[in-house]
Amino acid sequence: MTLKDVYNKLLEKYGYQNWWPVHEGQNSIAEITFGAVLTQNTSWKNVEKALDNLIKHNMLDFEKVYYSDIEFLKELIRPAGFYNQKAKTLKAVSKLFLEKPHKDITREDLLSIKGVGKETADSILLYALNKPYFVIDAYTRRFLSRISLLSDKIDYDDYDSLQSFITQNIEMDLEVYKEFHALIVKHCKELCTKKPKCEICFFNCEVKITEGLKIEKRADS
DNA sequence: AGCCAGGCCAAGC
DNA sequence: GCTTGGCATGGC
Repeated sequence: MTLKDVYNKLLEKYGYQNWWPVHEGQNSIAEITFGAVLTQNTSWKNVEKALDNLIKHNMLDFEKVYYSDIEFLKELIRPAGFYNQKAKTLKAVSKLFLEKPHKDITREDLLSIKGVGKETADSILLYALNKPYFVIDAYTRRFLSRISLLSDKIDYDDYDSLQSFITQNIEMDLEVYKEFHALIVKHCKELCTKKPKCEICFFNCEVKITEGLKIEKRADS
């Protein structure tokens, strides 16, 4: 089974996820960028509340956020948690987007911002700026390590090596990158959960559940 | 009633 | 270098 087979199977089972943009008629680049920051270690439901607050106050906008009163900004994004640090990060990201033409914004530019790590940077690059960076997150690590599709030599905790391994084993295609990541998230919420539902999963992978909780590698294959 | 969510950073070994 | 704690809210 190739990575592309996995992608096709997920797509067949779950269909297109169409993550972004969420809100029609809004500044989708700002929405995606802010959403990527706000969702750090936070459920999307809470992010939605924060985004709704921003929309309500016409703040889905780099300039508005950059020049906003930070205490007010904190109040708006409060439901998304970690609001003290995220408010600063949103301002810093907005500054970058105001100062530099979007097409010239690089991964290094984003990573130099405090509060923006690799996953957030790659999410912004891929979904907001349409640049082919494959997003790695906790779900991707979990799913890919469980199906044991990649080389044994891969360190699933090393972001860069996992990312480059993936991009070397699937075609470079914006839509595939976007949809694949979204499908992995979907699958990890539905079946490949922390305590996986292998009995009803359509992948025959290397993981089985023993005694309800512990996960072990299968002896065979 | 904990535990967890689409991480990241800085301090402490 | 690697590990750990802090950051915060809301849903299940």
